[in-house]
Amino acid sequence: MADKGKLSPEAIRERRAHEELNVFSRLPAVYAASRKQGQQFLQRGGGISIVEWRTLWDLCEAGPMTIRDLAAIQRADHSLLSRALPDMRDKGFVTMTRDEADKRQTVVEVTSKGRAAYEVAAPVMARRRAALRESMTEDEIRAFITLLTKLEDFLHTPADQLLERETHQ
Amino acid sequence: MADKGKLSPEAIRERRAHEELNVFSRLPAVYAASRKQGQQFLQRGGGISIVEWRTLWDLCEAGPMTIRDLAAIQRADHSLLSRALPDMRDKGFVTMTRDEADKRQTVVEVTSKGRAAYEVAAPVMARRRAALRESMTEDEIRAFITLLTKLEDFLHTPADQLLERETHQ
DNA sequence: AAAAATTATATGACTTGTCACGTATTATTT
DNA sequence: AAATAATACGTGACAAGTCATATAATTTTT
Repeated sequence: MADKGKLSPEAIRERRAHEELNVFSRLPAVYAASRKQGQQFLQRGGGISIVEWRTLWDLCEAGPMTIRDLAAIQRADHSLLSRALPDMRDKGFVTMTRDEADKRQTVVEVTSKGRAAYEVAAPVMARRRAALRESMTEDEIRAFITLLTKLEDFLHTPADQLLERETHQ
Repeated sequence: MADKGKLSPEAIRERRAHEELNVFSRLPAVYAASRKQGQQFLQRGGGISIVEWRTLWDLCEAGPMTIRDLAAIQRADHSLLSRALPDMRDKGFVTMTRDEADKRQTVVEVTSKGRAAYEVAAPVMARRRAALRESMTEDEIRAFITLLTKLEDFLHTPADQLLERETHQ
């Protein structure tokens, strides 16, 4: 333990090295770096936001869908889409239509303007994915996805279940 | 392409499966799940926030340090710490003292109250890390960290550099 | 037919991240 | 000694995530 009131560069360096190996400590920065780089790419591909990009991509690839569908594909809370879509409609990128058969649902569809915005961003973002494949092999990416899925499953385990497990051991 | 205005469950399913293999698409949800689970654990370990937990852990393990030090260990922007620390001081968890030798710097130190809060949360969070090791082997975690570091390096590459590289190919 | 339960979306509020900028201080250069 | 550059931190503003709640609509149960 460092002396009271005294900085210890050695202890700080050790702490840093220790946290390098802590998955939970590493995720926030990796996610933030991904977001930042994604935003940089999109700035050069029409200036749309990451949520706008994801949504236009989903709609152009898979056709009209509900807010729930978008949330499921994007693995996000529906409120994120609920909030983003009216602005996208105001920008002329999408239409939002109440489903006649089930008035609880809103069907979101891309417009020609939205498709145009997608076409500007798509090659830039494709370049990003290609660049990742130049940096990491297909096997590495596949291994990473496998481990990421395993981690995600673990992270979806409620804290109580994990804490209770120890109690019973 | 789906018929205009028509939902296509098949296309949506395919889209979902496709994005399962996209690293950039997967990260936000994994990070959000990690944060959520971390908050759940902390709720059962004294009720402190994730940033508070990280900071108390850093200070208890490595002793007093500057805001820059904390930011470096946590791989976060200094403003995140700059914002969190006054509240932690107000809660009595830390002291913030201007460095006599360099008045630009603030030295942050844990108090006995902060250490007590750390002692409540620490075993709960240790349990979380142990639970991860029950879920993933040491080799898997090590492999994941290695790939995460590789990905992080890639993500720190500016977009211009990656876009320019293609231009010159 | 009516009541209860479930589902879909919108919105309030919050957390956690960042970038940009300003101020104060120290270090370096002239 | 003075000017310039660099560094540390505080703050404004914003993006992207979530949880909780309310309202409306549909489905299920009684």
